[in-house]
Amino acid sequence: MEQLRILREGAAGGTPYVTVGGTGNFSVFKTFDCGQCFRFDPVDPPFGEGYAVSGVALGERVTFAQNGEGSVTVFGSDAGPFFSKWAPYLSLDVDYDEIDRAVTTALDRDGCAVMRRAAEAGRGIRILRQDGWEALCSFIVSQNNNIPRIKKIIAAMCEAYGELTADGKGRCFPTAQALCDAGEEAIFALRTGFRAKYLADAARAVASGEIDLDAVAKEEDFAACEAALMKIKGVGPKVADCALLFGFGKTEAYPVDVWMKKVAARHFKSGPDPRSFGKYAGIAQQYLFYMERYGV
DNA sequence: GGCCAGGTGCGTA
DNA sequence: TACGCACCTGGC
Repeated sequence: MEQLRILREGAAGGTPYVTVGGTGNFSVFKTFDCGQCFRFDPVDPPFGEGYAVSGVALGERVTFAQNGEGSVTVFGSDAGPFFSKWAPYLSLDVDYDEIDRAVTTALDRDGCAVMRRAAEAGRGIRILRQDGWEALCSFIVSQNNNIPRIKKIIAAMCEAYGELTADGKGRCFPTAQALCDAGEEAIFALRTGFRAKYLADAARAVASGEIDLDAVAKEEDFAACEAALMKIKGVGPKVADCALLFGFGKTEAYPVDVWMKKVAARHFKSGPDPRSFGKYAGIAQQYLFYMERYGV
């Protein structure tokens, strides 16, 4: 794996930024377009060329800009702690070339051909290390829902009950305590629909300590992690697996949704067996999902 | 106006 | 155990 290195540090329009090289096999576009997070939107690239997204993550407003695969620029008042904060958030500390090799050789011959195509289609996707609580709520909201509306609801939740970011330029995702205090009716008023009672139950369980999300993050036994999250009303296997994959660093999670069912029906007689991908099942899933969803 | 969207819980065979 | 169906809402 290529070594990450700082290429440039500075400020643009009063906003600090850092440009980092050595980011092969990383696409800002695909990473933020693949449906794993709901708080980032495309913006005009600050340097005029390439592609950029802006949003709130880890308590800060941040912009990621990219012009070619080999480097990325982080803009924001908190851009400085790149190696301790944003590199892990973007999973740039993980060797995806090695993972790609592993997932494209894990299946039988026919399966490998499909998987190679998927890995090519999804090349550059990195599984973000999002906040677990935020991911859990986001995927509760996602059920029987479409992405624009999911984003709208989450934005409304943040606006209503989230703390200001340190620089005052955005709202953090509301804490479990804040949602718990707000109550089910207030959550319903944010147009969450039948999911309001699920969000309220999640907030109550987490705020009360009945479910310890830090313990879930540390738990090695994946089935135990799933079981813990599925104690929450409205959290089934799909929501639990998405939360574990995108919010708890559990890359063995393999969420099966309608798109993955299409993949199974179209390319695999008996479905790609998640067990054959081992601890990288979730990354293989993202590649297959991206191939199917975007028709690549 | 009816149907659908990146699911889940519940009631019925 | 294995289905079928309702569920809030907004957009087409």
